[in-house]
Amino acid sequence: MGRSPCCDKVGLKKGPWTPEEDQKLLAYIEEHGHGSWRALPSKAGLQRCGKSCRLRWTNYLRPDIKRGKFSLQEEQTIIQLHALLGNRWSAIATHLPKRTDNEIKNYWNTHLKKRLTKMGIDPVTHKPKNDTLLSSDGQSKTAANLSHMAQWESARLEAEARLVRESKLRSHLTTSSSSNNKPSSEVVSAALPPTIPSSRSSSSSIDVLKAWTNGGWLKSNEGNNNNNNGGGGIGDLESPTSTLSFSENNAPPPLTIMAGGGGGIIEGHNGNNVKEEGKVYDSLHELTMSAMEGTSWGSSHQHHDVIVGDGHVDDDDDDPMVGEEGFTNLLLNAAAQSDDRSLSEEGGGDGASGGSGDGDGDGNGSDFYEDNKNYWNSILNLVNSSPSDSPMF
DNA sequence: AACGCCCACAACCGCCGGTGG
DNA sequence: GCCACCGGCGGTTGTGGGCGT
Repeated sequence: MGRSPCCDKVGLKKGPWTPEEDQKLLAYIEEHGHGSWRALPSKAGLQRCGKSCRLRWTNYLRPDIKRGKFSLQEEQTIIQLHALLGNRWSAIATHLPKRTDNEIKNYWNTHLKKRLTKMGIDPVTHKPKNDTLLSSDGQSKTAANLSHMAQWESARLEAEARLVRESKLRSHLTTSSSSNNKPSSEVVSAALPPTIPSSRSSSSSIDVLKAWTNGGWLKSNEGNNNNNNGGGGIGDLESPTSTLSFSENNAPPPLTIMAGGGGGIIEGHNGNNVKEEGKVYDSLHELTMSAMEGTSWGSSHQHHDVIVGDGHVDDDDDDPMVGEEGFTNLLLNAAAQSDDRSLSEEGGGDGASGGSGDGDGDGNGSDFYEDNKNYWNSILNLVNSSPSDSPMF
């Protein structure tokens, strides 16, 4: 638990950096690299703690930082990723390569969060605020559950994506040694440092998530809301990521994620609470790898076997992944209307409530599934298309 | 002009995980 | 295994500028 005492030292300067200090720091790092941050200040002649230097560098002085206003596209990225990842700013920042996590965090807190709130959207759940009042049919709860699960799992995806990218940068991957014949969890673990496969080889994980977004698991759990007590009777949602080899052996998912207040509880099918995040996360490795290769699902000609709700394998060569008007996009449309950059004033949030679709509680499940599907399609496409060489930027 | 309020952003703080001795 | 160090992360605070009264 040893906390770094570096900033406790008396005589160290705090507060805003002066141009002179910036210059010193820049000059030093350009010449020597930062090396040990702790040792840097004295070497660079700065009366700052190393931590302060590091923050100044990473958040401000680094040459590959884009400053200034966020574009609408960047806003969209942030909102979508925030819906997925929550306040994992560093993970979000990996999809906005020239923005720092601090900048994104500030922008969220000062702009986007308020905008969503104004529109009647809960900036935490990304759902209309009154949605919870209309959730007697359980659909909204299920959606929240789904969202929660996805946030949880995608967090790992993000982390791994970043690792992959970093290792990619570090070691100009020239080898082609990697094969993906290993079991899923081993594949990426082993492959992370040395190489990235140049071609997709693990479509099964994509299939899994795809099936998920197509409503398979969601539908299969419809009307299954009475068997859990935790969190208020929310139905089970089986984790797609726990079923990586599902399409291979057609076995039912081994794990179930139940909605909880703050995080998912993984429950084994034998009823034991397992609570092993790693087990679920392992199966995301392949997904990460696939996503990192920038493949567009909608245009993929890969043969995808999709597990549909009743458990059979569905050939999905027609790739029904269409439409980008997910919930977040609707949000963004509403946001664009209310944005001060737009011509009109605040739209009153009608776009948002309209975007929820399922909010009126008419029991029309298909709208609900469509919204969810499109929403996640949109996010997944984003994840797919936003490695460092993404055309987005 | 002076004051107060609000906002945006830079910077700090505290905690955590990883790592090496 | 323990401990100290280091770097990273997310939350919070401080500060300066803009704006309204």
